[in-house]
Amino acid sequence: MATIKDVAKRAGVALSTASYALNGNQKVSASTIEKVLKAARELNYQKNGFASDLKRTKTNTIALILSDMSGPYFSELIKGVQEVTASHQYDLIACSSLGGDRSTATKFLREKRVDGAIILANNISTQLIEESAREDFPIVVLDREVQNPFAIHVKVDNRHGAYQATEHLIENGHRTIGYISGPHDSHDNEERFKGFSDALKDYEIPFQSRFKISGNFTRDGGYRATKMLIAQQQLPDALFYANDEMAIGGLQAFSEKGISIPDDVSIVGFDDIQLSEYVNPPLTTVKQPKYEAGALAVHTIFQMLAGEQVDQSFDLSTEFVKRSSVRSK
Amino acid sequence: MATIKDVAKRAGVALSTASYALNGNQKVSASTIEKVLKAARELNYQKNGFASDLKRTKTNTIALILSDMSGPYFSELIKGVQEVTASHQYDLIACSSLGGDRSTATKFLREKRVDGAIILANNISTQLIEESAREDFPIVVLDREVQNPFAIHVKVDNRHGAYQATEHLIENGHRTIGYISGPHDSHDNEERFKGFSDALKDYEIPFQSRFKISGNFTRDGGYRATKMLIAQQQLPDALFYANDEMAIGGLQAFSEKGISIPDDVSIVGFDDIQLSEYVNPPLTTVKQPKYEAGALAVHTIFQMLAGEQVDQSFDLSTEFVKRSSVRSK
DNA sequence: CTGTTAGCGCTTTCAC
DNA sequence: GTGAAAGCGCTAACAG
Repeated sequence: MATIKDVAKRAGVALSTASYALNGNQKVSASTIEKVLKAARELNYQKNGFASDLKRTKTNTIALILSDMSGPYFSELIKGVQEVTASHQYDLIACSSLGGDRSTATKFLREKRVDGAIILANNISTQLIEESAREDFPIVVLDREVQNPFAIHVKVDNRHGAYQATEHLIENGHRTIGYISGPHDSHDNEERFKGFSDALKDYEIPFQSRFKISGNFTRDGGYRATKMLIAQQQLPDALFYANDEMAIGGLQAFSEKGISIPDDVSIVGFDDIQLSEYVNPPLTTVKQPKYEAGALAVHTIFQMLAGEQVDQSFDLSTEFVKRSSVRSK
Repeated sequence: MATIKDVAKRAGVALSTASYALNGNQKVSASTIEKVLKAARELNYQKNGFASDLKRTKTNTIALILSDMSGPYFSELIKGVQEVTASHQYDLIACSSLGGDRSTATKFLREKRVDGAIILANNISTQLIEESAREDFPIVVLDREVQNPFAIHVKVDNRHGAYQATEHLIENGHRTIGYISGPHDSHDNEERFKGFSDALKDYEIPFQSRFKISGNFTRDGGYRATKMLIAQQQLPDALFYANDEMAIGGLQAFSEKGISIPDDVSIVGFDDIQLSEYVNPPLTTVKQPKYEAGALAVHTIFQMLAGEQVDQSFDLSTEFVKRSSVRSK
């Protein structure tokens, strides 16, 4: 593999000259540049990015760490992150934290391979994040709070969103309401459950714990949880699914058993993923400002990189989206 | 920022000893390892990944380059890639080629930052790929053929898939059939159009070029192309959308104008993205083996990395998925 | 403009 | 086991 040294030799110039030429430094004459470029082409030279990063100590790259890159939920978030990153002439790489604290993602957290990171991955431990964030390595976390001045928190108001959705259910006459939950280690899930519980409490509606089933935030989990509920023979009036994916899984389970939504059971979801608008019936849900969250996260990273003071935490609000999966009073 | 040197000093050992201890080399006594680890913890040491990669000349990482990370189409592909990569203990990073040959992606292609790459991005030039692939940097390209022995091609049979879908339209009595195309530089689009044309030819049906409109593979593009067609006042019997996203955009355009699918116009798509099953009416389309393509691509990369001989090209077949967007005869 | 040179932080011989 | 020392390939300060 050809190095810059080989290029310099072939072009008959000094090492530094070759480096300057290759990097477009003005000190070099056009003819020299041409010579160097030609030599590089002939040798099929490819620069070793690590070596130059090592020298520069800056990578111009930020990492986006997601618990599952292939989830539909992340699309819009990525878009927000991507656009702002590009507009700052930075590079973006995404990686999955599949495998938790033993995943690829940790390589980016533990070893200084990027200038900053945005994390939305419940399977990365808070401890790891706290250990990693530092002045020259700012982190924005999207799903929890972290005790480290260089780990900023951009959160959406899960609690209020869940409260609104639950209230909507109550106002439409539903009294026994179940909750299909996400993973127990998910802070988002916890907050949503709190909002849900708050609403129930405020309206003095008792919550029956047998109507709380875990669905793990996946479509399949929602499907299975719903099946289980159906098997219990005694369905609640309404179901709050902690995310849309699970609600869509639930929709399928109901449809297979001939149970009609919303005539027999009303359901609401959370997130407002793209599909939700298209399922039958269209899903009433709580919209998260995913694009905005992504954009704000990167923006914050850049501010911190520039040494500016930023708030420790940002709050984004949700929006209730009424469609047709809740029976009107 | 603490370096390994600082750690060694604090632990009172030599630089190399610290390195060995940190990397779990057996030469070091347990007590020494403990000492070093303690010092590292105290200094909040984080290793510089670049420096070690530079030394090792291997990154254990492969890159997945996509024209748009946020597209729904890529989800399953990513899943396939991800799982196989992880099973080989390799890391995976994804990056977008938004910006074409000037994007982040090129950094990974031009500078040796990863051990191999998988590309599905029509906006990356064939030339760049040809220049980049080499023995120690294998590339798998998913959407075109490339003249370089180290750039392998995993392709799905777009042509045959499109042929089948078109045939289905013809067999159900449709005679004037339009084609909503993807970007002109997309090889996939080209192949699909060929399959489409082949079918028309075989059944001796003329193709009217005014019924070929570009929709750029995006939902919005499909929407606009369809609007344009509607404005022309003279709709064809059926429309072949070169991908599902555009077809879904088209569905919306038709619905806004009160044109019924499939009663007034029949449509077929291509890809079989998740949404296609849920739209109204469910979209008849051609399913691509996305997961398999991703898995095969990584698998091939690993074979090449291991120095094994591999075929220059692999073919995966498509599957026709009949749903309800085509009027039966 | 060009060439010499000193590292960036780490791994890894090789001698002790 | 341990420590000194030689670079990996590149950039950039410095002196011509």
